[in-house]
Amino acid sequence: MILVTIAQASAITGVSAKMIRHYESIELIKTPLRTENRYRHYSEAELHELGFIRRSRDLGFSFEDIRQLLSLWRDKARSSAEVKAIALRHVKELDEKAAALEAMSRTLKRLAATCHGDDRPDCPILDALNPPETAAFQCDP
Amino acid sequence: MILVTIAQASAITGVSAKMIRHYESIELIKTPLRTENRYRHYSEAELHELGFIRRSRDLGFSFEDIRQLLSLWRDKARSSAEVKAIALRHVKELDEKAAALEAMSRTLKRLAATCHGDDRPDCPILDALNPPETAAFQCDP
DNA sequence: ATATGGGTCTCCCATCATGGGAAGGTCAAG
DNA sequence: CTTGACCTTCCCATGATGGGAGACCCATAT
Repeated sequence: MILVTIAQASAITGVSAKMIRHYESIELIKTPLRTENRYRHYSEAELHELGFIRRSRDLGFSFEDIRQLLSLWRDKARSSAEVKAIALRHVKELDEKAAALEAMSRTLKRLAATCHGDDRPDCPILDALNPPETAAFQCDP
Repeated sequence: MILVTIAQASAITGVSAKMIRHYESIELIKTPLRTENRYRHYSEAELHELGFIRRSRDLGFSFEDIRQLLSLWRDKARSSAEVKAIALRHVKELDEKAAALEAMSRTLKRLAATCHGDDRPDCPILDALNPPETAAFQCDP
């Protein structure tokens, strides 16, 4: 059985030692072996779990998603449909977030395109941020 | 001078009362008039600032950006170039974030496309999350 | 007058993923 | 035996937002 310290595990998996301890505290991974000096030591299987988590994070999965993915991964009798469902749900979230960011970007690009960008103070960007809409509350007689 | 309570200001500007107080605490806006019972009361100008902040948030600007935008907005001698620079820098950030999300989405879509999504356990998504790369640490003699 | 319901105040805590840093224990090499 | 590089736990911070407690304040209905 190969056992490595937390710094080595970090170097191997690309997960910071800080985060490895954190994953343990939120019970995403089990507490590893501790030597009598309380140092953590990780087995190859645990390194694989850490690598799994890092790649899942790279794909933007939340810890809750990862918790489920890990559980499916460990379960040899899983159905691939469950994994796919999680993945596709996440794809939907990613697409929605990307679309929201792009909508903001488009709006701003459009505003910036009509802004002189010189020494003069008038600016369509500021105008857009301050439409007279707020005046709606003004008492109409 | 029209003065409204914090709940009314919230309804008018679309900023929650919680957030209005928060903006005050981080000195994004000045402390409004307080009546002797310590209730906050907002003038029309302050409502416009709150609306300005909300629209800036809608476009994804950070509080630090908004701090600068507000200051430029108040400054009648501003140059539109400064506003435009902030906007374009933000556009770049938005585009980068969107591209990152899309890259994740693309990867996941590709993986999901090759996953049966049935009762069988084998799943290319899980395989991708667990490549044997981690084995790099295994002692070679 | 008083009870009731609703608005407001401040203060603390939670989120999500991550990192910084302090204070102290452990170990190997010089 | 010192030095430096690890390791431990614990607390705090980020950014934007919300929840909730406990204590006021006020207007309207009884």
